[in-house]
Amino acid sequence: MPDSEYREIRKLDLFAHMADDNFTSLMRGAYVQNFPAQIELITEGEPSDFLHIVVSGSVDLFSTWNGRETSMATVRPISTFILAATIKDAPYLMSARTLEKSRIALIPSQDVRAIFGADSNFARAIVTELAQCYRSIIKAQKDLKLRTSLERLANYLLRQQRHAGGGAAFELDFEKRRLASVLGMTPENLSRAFKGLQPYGVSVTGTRISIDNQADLERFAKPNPLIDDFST
Amino acid sequence: MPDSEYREIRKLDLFAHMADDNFTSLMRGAYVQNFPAQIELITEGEPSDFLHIVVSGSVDLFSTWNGRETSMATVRPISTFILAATIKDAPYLMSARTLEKSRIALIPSQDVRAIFGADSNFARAIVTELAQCYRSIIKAQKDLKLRTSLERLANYLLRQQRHAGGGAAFELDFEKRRLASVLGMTPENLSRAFKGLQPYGVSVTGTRISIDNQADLERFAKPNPLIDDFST
DNA sequence: CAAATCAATTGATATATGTCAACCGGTCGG
DNA sequence: CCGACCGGTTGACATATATCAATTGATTTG
Repeated sequence: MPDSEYREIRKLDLFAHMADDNFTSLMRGAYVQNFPAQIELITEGEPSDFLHIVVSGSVDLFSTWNGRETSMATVRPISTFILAATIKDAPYLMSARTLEKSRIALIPSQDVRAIFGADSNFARAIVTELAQCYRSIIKAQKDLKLRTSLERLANYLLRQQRHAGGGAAFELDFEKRRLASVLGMTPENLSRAFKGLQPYGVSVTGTRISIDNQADLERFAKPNPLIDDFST
Repeated sequence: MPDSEYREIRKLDLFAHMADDNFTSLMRGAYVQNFPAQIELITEGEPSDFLHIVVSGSVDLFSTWNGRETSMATVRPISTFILAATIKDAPYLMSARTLEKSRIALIPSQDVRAIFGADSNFARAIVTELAQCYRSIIKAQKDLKLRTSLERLANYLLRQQRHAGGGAAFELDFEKRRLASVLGMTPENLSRAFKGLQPYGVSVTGTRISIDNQADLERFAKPNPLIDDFST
């Protein structure tokens, strides 16, 4: 693993405060690999042998049932995924596939569990990370149960806008078909939902979104920090 | 706090393996209180001052947005709730109300955070508990995104049947209006959904459910451990 | 006991969302 | 350059789900 990557990973909240020895020991068992786009990295139901870290590229977490499929989340650099399965030594609940050419670090789960017991700073970081993940999905659940698809899209756009710096125009950061799946709707419906937001000053050209009337859109979307603010 | 309760709480996974001193110290700052039914214990958005433990009775976790409300989960004895908010020292994402006369233990959040740093067994237990909570809600999210309301009801009945011992007849453990909210539908729709399951051998009398054709119902519901098995 | 509630149900209807088929407009490879 | 392909869009339609109003049945309360 190049030194620059090593240092990047070290800087992650999860690893930043652990003892040098322990981090080195974790990394010794780890390996890094490049994957092309659309490769299924893990499959739900399999045992969780590795904690994964997206070093570059991006990864889609999705689930299937009875022939249907839904996107649960997108993981971008640099962050980990399937921490909970690793900790519990339980089967993955979601599958993961690369969205683009990606570089992934793999740390054997048993090493993570071992060092967890030996390094209290690492343990604390894991707890914080897990609590964060838990709260994120509670928010997603509220979004899904309390809002219509049009409201979900409106709030998604406002979040994305903020994430992109707050300007009136910004880019969607992924394919519309995946956005539809993340928002819990069909691609056709997403198309109509974009039209449904035109009266509130939203215009779309390809992946470029422009919010022409911020106040109107916010009045409609009614964003709420307890659903839409990912930092808390 | 009566000695019997003290010992019950001590037996919780979260506290079972921590040092005596630390447990005693946690309990010293705690207090226990009886609440009547329908009392709002916490309100979403408020700071998380206490970790709550349901000693007896039951508690509904719910959320609201824009005049709508949805049930997220039901907490039954003996278990804790809002662990994640306590750990992160962040605002509650859900409100909680008693469903019936209930006895609740309250442990100051700052004590939990302090002892977390001092007791690695406690830290480990918290991680396990959080990972469990996380995985539970991932399953709920999959249930909601991948299944129709009829399928959710069918699988709920199968889970409840198993929970009740596996016999063909069993009782719903809460009001139908709350069940509807938990399953993400309206009470009217739940009523119709029960009728919709009659062809698969489900009969309902009040809160009593009878599954007359187990194989038929399972063929329709297609239960999946990665969604319906709460133990993993 | 009778009146008043309230959860549950039912029917009629409206709205939201999904499905299917067709089409459009790029991109890519021969 | 052309044609195949693919993501996105559109329209017509089907289905799922919510809403509203009315009724039932059980429970509570004066």
